[in-house]
Amino acid sequence: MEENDTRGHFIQSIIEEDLKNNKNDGRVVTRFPPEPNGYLHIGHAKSICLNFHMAERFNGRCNLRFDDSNPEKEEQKYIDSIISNVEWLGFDYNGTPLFASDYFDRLYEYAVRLIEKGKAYVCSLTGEQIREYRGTLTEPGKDSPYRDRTVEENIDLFTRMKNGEFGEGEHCLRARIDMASPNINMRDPVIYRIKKMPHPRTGDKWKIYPMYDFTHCLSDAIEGITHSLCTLEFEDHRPLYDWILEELETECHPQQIEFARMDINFTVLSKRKLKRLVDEGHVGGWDDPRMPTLQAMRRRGFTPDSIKTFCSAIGISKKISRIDYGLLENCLRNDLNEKAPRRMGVLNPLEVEIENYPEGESEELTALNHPQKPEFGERTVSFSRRIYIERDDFMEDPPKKFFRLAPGREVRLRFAYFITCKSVEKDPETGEITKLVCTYDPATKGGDAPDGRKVKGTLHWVNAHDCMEADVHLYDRLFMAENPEEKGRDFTENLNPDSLNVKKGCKLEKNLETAEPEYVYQFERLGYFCVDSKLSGKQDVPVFNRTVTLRDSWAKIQKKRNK
RNA sequence: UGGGGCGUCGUCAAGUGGUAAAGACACAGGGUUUUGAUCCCUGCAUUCAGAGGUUCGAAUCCUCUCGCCCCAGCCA
Repeated sequence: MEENDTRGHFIQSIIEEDLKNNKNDGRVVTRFPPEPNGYLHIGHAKSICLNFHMAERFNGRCNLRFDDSNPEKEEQKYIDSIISNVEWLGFDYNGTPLFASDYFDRLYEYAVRLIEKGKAYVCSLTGEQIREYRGTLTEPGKDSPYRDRTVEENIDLFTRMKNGEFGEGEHCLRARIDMASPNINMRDPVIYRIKKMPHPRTGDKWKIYPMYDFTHCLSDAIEGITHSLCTLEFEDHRPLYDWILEELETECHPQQIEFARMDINFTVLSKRKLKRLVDEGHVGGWDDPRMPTLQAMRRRGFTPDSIKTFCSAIGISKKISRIDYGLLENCLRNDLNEKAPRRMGVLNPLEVEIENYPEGESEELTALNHPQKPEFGERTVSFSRRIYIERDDFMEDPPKKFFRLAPGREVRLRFAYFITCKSVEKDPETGEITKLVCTYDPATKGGDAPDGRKVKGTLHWVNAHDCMEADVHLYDRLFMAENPEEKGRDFTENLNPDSLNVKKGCKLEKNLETAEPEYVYQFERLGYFCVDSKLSGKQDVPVFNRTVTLRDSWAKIQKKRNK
């Protein structure tokens, strides 16, 4: 990991070069600037990790600053959620979150200064006219008839805009740059608009609000940001970013650097599409464990470390990328394999009666909490005449490479005994297997045979007399197509109908009764699971989420055979 | 057809003129194993979108071509 880190990416190289040249007196200050108009997803995590890691690596700092200049879309609940996500990931944003709205007074002063310099004017064209005057991608725009208003007139109008004397859309403040610029962002962009709407933080103090291009660069400058990292679509805005700071001669002039945002296959990562999934009821909400939002991933059992590792594994570049969902899973499994204590649970129970085990008796067996880590300690699991095993672990007529239980075969019950299947009981109506009758070898207690005989398979199991009932939610990828929007189809047409599979009547070892929400266990041979934090205590039986499966080479073999 | 970007293995991604083009994931094979998990080996780009050129030497420099992405909100 560390070695991977030292290799670095182009942004890191730029910062290192700046440091070498003592560009900002050796300071590195970055920021993560979300607009509180939605919930954060894994795509945002890439930006969060980048900004915080660069600050961390170079002994700088990283601010969490809300870009809250459009009260029409922003809400307190998003602010709260974003703060909690960043904290969950474990990043330190200097104690307190910052807000662009805290700078509204200074931003206003800057706007006035721009007017005084003759570099901004109040335009009274309608929205539609502004669009017409802007020209097109291939044709230059033309000057607004209001472009040459006097400074006095502009100041008067702008003041009255601020005082709420005009209606929305009647006037706006524009930077006076170049209507013929090949870069449309430079064609006298609007920098202030009238919006008679209360703001979540400034209430009804303001009737005018600054636009992104004006707010962002100045907020960066005010905070002394050295490297302003953003996504590729803002590349065209950089000349405007620089123009504003130059005209206003700010003490600090951060360097904007753009990188590519990511996509992940089999899912979608845009607020708009995610919102549709919620609004149209395809998922249970923004925190549905199938969603790629941070709150959903947390609920599902993802660890902050797995997300951070993922973000550094995908790298930073300017190439549009579609990352394998498998990579995310790999990072998750790697982390969970280290951290998750082992338990046993049976999802599709099949009863096994051990006919030579004394009726009415039971015993406690010792089980390791982690096969490679003795420091995880041990626990006891109880064993008796009746147990449950996984239905998939038995086949009446097994194929060649099936190592599990079958008539006449002997297997090991993990941490318990060798058992041999003697007979199979079936429902006479349906033919469904209802019970297996087996014998056990008392000499194999703990799982080793004193005579040295080997068995090929080891099965997980639970004591039928002493286990807990639970519902388990199994998740699969949300979409069936790598690119949910492929072939020009609406992405909702590619939804995976089996992305949620609710298993009722699962049997788990009793030790799981004390499991805390979001604390992930490995159910041996099955995968990683945690108690659902939202449903916890709201149903008669606990609900476990399957965070991710284990790698399953048996499933792979089967898949191949079926092809 | 204007402007701004991007093109290195199936997917990400190092590489910034000098002998053999990192690494990760995926994939394939083998070993260990009381999880068909983990772990450990091995293999996996004579080639860097394509074509020319400069050079003793190019993925790296030059020219042209092709492909893909972004921009015409009083959104961010």
